[in-house]
Amino acid sequence: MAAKSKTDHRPVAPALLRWYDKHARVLPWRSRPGEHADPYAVWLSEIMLQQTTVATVGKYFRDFMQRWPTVEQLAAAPIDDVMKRWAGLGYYSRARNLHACAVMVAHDYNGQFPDDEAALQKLPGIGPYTAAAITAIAFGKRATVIDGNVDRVVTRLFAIEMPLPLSKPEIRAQAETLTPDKRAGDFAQAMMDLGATICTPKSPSCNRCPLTEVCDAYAQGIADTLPRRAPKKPRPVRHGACFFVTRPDGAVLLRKRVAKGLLGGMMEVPTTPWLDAAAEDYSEFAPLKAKWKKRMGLVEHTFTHFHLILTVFVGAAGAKEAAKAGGVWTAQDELAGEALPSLMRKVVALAMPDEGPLFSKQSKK
DNA sequence: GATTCGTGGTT
DNA sequence: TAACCAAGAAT
Repeated sequence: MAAKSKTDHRPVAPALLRWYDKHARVLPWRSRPGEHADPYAVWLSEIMLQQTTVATVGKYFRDFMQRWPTVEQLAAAPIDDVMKRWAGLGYYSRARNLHACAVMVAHDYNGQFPDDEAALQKLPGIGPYTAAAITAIAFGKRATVIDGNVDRVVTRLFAIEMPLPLSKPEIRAQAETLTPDKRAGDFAQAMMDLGATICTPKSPSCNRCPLTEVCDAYAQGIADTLPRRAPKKPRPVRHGACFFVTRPDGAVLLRKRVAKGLLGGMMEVPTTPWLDAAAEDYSEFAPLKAKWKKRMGLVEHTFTHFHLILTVFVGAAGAKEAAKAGGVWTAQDELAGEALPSLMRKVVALAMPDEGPLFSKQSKK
């Protein structure tokens, strides 16, 4: 049979909204029925939720909302404070864009987020998904919100067999036909809830799904095989070393990474370049002269596109030598509050194995 | 259009 | 346990 045409209107939204009214998840950033949505809270949560799970975002969202309850207060905060509070969430350019966006909204928009997709998308860190989500959820205007959940749900509803990301235009075209004029925000959140709890990637719970009557993939018995994806490239392994050095007063030497690129703007235990093979001798990269002792074991960390294996050296520097080193000497009891990404918390945990759960819980090895 | 950006939970 | 992948954006 022929594929459904783009004008095919299935009664998806009514059935899904009925399901949502009954089963909507209670989430920290989700306003209760009847309550006015706070565009600032919607925006903040959507930025945090980019490629990040609901469970992980929860405590970060509450911390940010308590510390900076309004966009003006966030805009007035030092960027380094924002980076510290973002540490561990990943994709650190989001934190820089978050602050830049807050400044623009506070200064150029009088503290009020614009309420249309085009204007929102001009702001740093706001792309097609986030602009649509804010438009629909915060302002109640019609917008088609497409995230990974929607990709999956729509692919199955219409049994789209073309693999992602080639099927993106088709998914968008079909999703546009589903978006209702009213309650577009609830509809978007319902699609995402459905994808997160029922229409899951591996073993979808079609027996509990409110949309089986209008789902092509279900009718064909292929829901669990969709969406197809282009094969992924292998993840290369890179190697390097870190130098954990203390001063006579116990302070530890940290450095700030350059603002752009991997872990941009975050702090680090001074590290060598990360190369394809482990080096015999890393001493040329040491931040200062010291008697370096290699820690037993390795720090391993998987990034999106490569796996990293780090050797950790520990050393003690004299006051005179320490004064010549570039970087920031940081008291040990302040390390946990620094803008250290998870990789560097693993390094600290290996270097200071007796320093308790603040860091040791970050490392499973 | 393809890459580059983190991290942790799930299967 | 290794693979998968999550409320994507920027370049």
